[in-house]
Amino acid sequence: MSWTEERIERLKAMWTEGATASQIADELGGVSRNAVIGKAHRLGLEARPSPVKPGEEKEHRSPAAAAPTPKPAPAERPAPRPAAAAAAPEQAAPAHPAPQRQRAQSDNIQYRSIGPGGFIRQGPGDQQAPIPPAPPRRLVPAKPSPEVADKTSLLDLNDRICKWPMGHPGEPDFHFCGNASNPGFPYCVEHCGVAYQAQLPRRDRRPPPPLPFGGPRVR
DNA sequence: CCCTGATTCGC
DNA sequence: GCGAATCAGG
Repeated sequence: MSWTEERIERLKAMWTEGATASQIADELGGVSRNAVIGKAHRLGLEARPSPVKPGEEKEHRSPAAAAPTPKPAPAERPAPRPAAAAAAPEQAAPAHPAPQRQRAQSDNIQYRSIGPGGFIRQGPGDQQAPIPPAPPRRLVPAKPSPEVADKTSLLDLNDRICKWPMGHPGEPDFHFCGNASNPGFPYCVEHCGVAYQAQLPRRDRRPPPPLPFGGPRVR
């Protein structure tokens, strides 16, 4: 599997969102955790809270002469709090395509994907902790804007617009959604919500999850 | 043991 | 550039 533009975008999105390398690897598929980390580094992403010695020098590698190349310690940057997660009513964690990591670690916070570009931080206790404050944002109706309503053709596709097929190939009015895609994903927010659905383990499922995956994020 | 990210180095 | 192997820490 190669690092296509889209896969890189997804990697970036998830990495900055706080997903672990393993989660990202699972999500993308075809790559290992190490591959993800390696790529992230080559992309210059790093600067994420590592379980391993955040601040101090790390030199672990004895075989060959350790190159005394002091890497300037990257400015300590707290993991960006995903706006989507903060805003999304975490009650709804509808779905996920890849096998969701369910690590039962003591007091670990998990990042569960709640859809494209959307992750919620979840501690062991708060399985579905209610979030009283009303979501600051309303989800827009899943309807293409009038502009794009008149058909987004195959030639109009780029990485910035939703590639969700409307209708069926072969039909005269077959076209693509054409809305702004969720950054890092091939579809718009609405269609991501449809595309990335899978079932959670039975115990994690709840009857009527509203559907607040992340929400649109402006770039 | 499990996990995490970081680094090296052969390809 | 890629990623397995390895390291180091929780």
